[in-house]
Amino acid sequence: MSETPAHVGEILEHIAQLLELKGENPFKIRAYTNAARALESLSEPIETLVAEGRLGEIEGIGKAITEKVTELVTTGRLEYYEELKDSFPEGIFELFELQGLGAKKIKALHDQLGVSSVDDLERICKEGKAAELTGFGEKTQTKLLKAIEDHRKHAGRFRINVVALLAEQLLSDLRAHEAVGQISEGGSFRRRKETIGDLDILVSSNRPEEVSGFFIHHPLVEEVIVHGPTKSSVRLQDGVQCDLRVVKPEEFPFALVYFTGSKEHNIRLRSRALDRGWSLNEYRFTVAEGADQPPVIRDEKELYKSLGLDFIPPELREDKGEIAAAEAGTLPDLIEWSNLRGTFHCHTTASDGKNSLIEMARAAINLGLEYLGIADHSKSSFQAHGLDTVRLAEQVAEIRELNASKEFQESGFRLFAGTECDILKEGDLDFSDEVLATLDYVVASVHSGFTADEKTMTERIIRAIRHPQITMMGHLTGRLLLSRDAYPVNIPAVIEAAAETGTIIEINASPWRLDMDWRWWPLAKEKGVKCVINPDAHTVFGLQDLHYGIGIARKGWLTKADVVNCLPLGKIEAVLAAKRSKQVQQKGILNSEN
DNA sequence: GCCGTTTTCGGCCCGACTGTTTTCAGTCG
Repeated sequence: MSETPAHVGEILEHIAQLLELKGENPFKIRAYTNAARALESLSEPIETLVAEGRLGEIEGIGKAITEKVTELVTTGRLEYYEELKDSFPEGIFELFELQGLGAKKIKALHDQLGVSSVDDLERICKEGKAAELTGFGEKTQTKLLKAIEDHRKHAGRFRINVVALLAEQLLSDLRAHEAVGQISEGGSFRRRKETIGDLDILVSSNRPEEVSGFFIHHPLVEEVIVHGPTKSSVRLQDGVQCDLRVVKPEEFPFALVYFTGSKEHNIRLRSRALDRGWSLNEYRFTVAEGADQPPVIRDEKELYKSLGLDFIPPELREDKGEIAAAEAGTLPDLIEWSNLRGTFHCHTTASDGKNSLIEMARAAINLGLEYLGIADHSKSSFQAHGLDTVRLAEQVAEIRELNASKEFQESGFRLFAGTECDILKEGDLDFSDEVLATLDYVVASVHSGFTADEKTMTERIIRAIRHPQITMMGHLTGRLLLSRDAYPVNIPAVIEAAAETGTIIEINASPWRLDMDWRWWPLAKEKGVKCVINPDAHTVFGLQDLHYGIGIARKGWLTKADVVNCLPLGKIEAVLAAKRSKQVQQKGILNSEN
């Protein structure tokens, strides 16, 4: 049985939770949590690491956990875990997801009232029994019932577009308040994670109560969870939790770093501070006796500088090597919105889009883009009204006509003709080579047969990637965030194949996808694979999703040199044609040798 | 359980808020 790293990580997380219930040493518990996280970000198959005995090289994984992971990966089972699990019911894990409920309270509920699931807890609370436990009371019981309701309603995370809309409104209203000095978003939203747990907002003010009061009475607020002078939490529309912190102006840079996170990044910063004899918290440096005085810190950049580091953009603050790079002065010059010149993979009313060709083109012009690639679905995606050969030819003709039109000629804008070509069951393509050759480029995507196993799916995708007409690989894993899991696919193997063949891999910028995942881009970049940021837009508004794609590219350490659609007209054409001409050249060489 | 220019023992981030307490434990980020 094969164990994916995520699965191994999940088991380590569960071990940590069970150890907590047993009241184990908190540092031992943390060791398991840290190890789980370390495994999440592996850039090669865990089986390889186990087979080559290199698990122990990963920071946070020592002798004991190496043995356990090895047992798990090689036998598909971990005796230690099975034994631990036997002392608690299966449903206990779900209880950890309830807000306000931690290991201590779960243990009390389990030991004294036999609570072993969320359903049990709901019954116990409704019967009024939870309030009778020591350490519990009426309020706790009411809060637990509310937490259960919230948990069922919206499992806790949100797609970035949902949070972005709320953030924009709240930040702009708070910014207009006269007691507000500096203001910024923080947390995973500022780091542009693919999904967001809650929205963090940080404000500097000398009148914190006024700001907090304004905040909890904002029209977007549906419920106040906690409300203090400097820290408040509310539930917004759509169920998004939003935390506001108010600090003094001189504390703002410290607080901004602290509340942007990630937690792991912050721990590294604290340890660097300690090396200099300074203790770093969310407000200031505290200087140890005999240590040098830290410089005055006016912004984040100066804070990083004081720790011997270049400024680290929020998207990189994930403890994935950014500290070392900042120390060495080798942080990449990350791609920015203004670098984008065009994009590919957009839909029109010809397939399942909601806007016409010309409407999409004009929206792209309004965004300041020089070119737009149209990639409507191919015929096998009949649910999306995919184009057959005839309709595709008509669309290509229409695109050529528009390009020759006075409007386009004068504005210097250009449409590229493409397709989002289905990768069929065996890795065959949905159009013949002759048809594909009439297009400027081809996006290849999987839209069916998601239940195949990893080996089959990987072979299927790699076969498509090896096809000379495939320019770029669309939404590699097919995931729909918070809704549908990725189909299984060996991503390092696909990256390898893309590197060999010169196939571009897409960052699908739709907030539902954000696929290929940012964690894989450093590997792809190392292998020389180029990226294309595509909105997969089905409406003119969908083009705006490119902003999320930029965030993900930045999280993946990508620069404008790594992203092909930063190239202007005049240069992008050669990139689209490169793979085909390489094949033609190779064929030519072969022919001349014959 | 992990880790090591304080290195094989003794650390491991720490402050705000809540609720049940009467001085603090639990949870969260």
